[in-house]
Amino acid sequence: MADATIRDVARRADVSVASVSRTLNAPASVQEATRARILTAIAELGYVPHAGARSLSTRLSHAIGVVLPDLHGEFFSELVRGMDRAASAQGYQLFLSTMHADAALAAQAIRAMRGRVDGLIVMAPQLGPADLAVMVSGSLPTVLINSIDGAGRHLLRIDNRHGVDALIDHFAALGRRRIVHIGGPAGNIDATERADAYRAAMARIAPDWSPIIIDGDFSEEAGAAAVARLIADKTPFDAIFAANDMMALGALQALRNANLFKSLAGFDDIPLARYLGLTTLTVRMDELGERAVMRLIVELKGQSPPPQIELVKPLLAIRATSGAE
Amino acid sequence: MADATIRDVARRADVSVASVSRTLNAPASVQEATRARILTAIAELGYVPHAGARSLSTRLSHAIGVVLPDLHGEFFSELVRGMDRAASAQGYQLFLSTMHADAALAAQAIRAMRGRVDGLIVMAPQLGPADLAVMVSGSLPTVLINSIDGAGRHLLRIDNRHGVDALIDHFAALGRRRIVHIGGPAGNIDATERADAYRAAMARIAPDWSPIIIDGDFSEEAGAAAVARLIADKTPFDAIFAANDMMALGALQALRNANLFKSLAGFDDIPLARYLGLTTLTVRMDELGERAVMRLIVELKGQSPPPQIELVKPLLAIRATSGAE
DNA sequence: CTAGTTCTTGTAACCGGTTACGGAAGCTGT
DNA sequence: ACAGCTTCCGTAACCGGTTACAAGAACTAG
Repeated sequence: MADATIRDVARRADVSVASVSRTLNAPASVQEATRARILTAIAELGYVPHAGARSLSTRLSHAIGVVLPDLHGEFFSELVRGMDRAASAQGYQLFLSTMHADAALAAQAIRAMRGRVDGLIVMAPQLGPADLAVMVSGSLPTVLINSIDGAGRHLLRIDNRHGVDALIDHFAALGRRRIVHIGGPAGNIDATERADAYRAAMARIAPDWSPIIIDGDFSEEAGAAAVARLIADKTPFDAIFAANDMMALGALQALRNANLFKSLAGFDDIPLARYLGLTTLTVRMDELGERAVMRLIVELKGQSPPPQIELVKPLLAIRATSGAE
Repeated sequence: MADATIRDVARRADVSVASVSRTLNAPASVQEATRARILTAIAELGYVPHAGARSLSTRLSHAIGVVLPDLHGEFFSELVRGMDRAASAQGYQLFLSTMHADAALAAQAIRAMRGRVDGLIVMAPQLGPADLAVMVSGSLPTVLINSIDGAGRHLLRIDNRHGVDALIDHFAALGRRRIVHIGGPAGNIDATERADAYRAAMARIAPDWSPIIIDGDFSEEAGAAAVARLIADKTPFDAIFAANDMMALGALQALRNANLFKSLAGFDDIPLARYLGLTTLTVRMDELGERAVMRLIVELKGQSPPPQIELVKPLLAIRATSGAE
């Protein structure tokens, strides 16, 4: 049998559809007796309001569209967990779309959301200003996460600068000066910021030494390859700062295999990092997600504080690979 | 400015709304010249069809509702990744809702999906038949993952039996007979099945030894506590099989601290397991998600093969903690 | 030249809700 | 008895699309 509609309920309770709608949305405005009759009709028919129809009529969907890149592992779940926590606390649902590399496809996915979400949260660390502008150009309220400065949209970002400074200072305090950086993929905003922050910090603590950046791509293999290259080139160094944990772990293996003991740090604090004693910068992804949703809901509620860039500070987690002792 | 509607486009191109709709959905049925006029009007207005309105009218949303428990870490992302892969390949989107422990709240979340999804994928490893029946009672096509036998719904499950048999045989081949099991939370279907399979397998390989199950709750601490108890009780044993990897890791730490070297295995194959050399059973969560979506889409397309229980076999991953040498 | 076919387009009903507006009934006060 | 106010409820328009049906135009065949 097809699902019952509001008109079925109205007929059975011998009232108009308006009354049914009212008992559901403003119970006080309909008389006790009528309301009771309607409620039993609803129960008997197993009536469930049609969310799509309701949102078409009210122009409110109570849903938030989330567009994410192809995140791996812990990141993804933490971020979504944070968003879900905030969203369901406010009576919103999440409409998820993962964005495949192609910007056109991504724009497509976003367009498919018009009319079914009230607002958008977009995480696009690898998109340029033009692509980004195209994607979020609609009239939908949008909050960006970890993207480049977005067309007048509110933006949440990891405070890479702060994290890198804390780490380099930590290494410096341990007497390390020749700190090599393994960079992330070109075009990725976090990778770029971390490399820049590394250069700035190095200029501060070791102005006489010229910083070394080895290109990587956030993969474990890239970390191992970077170490292999350092060894092959006989480059002298005291420490390695990898742009993310996976590369740091690759580097860790390579260092161990080569029987080298250097200070080592990553970025992100994935669960493996804690287990393997990797010094790193803890990024609270759930907090990022939660704050993004809360901010978006504020905008949806009509109050519109001017969009800003909101920074989430990573925490330095000092572990065994710092190599202090 | 508000978003343009199909009527705005029609007015600007000086045609009827039907023609606009047709150029979008069946371009061949409208004449070249008219179509061109409509397309430029669409471009000029930046018109994007309203997905909600469209789905109300066609009674098709091309969205799949996904209801998941509060999964942690890798699991969650792998599962969603697999679903997303299958869904976007077929032109579907995912509507996500994480289910908080409360069954009533979960039913609420599911009801909120009526009218905005075409079908449902529900993962509810801890729900009893009654709660489950209430939740998936609507007329929405539903596929269950890792739940108890569902009211005539298609169900995908991990083949716990197969996995446990493979593991116990492996341990037996190494000469281990007195294998202790650390169980998962009561009521969890996987935990129950693993414990049952453990009992059955033990009866097979060591009929004279009475199996030992220590209760746990899937947490790392529970694993450590179980080992502590074994030691305190001076229970003789050759090996430990924990119902999941987290407990196995807790047990691993505890064993090491006590300087005990016993065979040890978990279940799931989380990323940490590979790093720490934990023998375990690999569950391809992405495959589970992908198959669930594909099966649901088959149902949505109208073909309805009779619902069955589909089993996904875990793979035995033999690593250092097997204790062979 | 007329009837029949095909192609293109417009009219209007419909999907399932919400809600502005107005009417009927019941109360109050004079 | 009657005007004026409330309270409760029904009628019907509307949200933004899709689509069955019909009508007009152009073309074919006899």
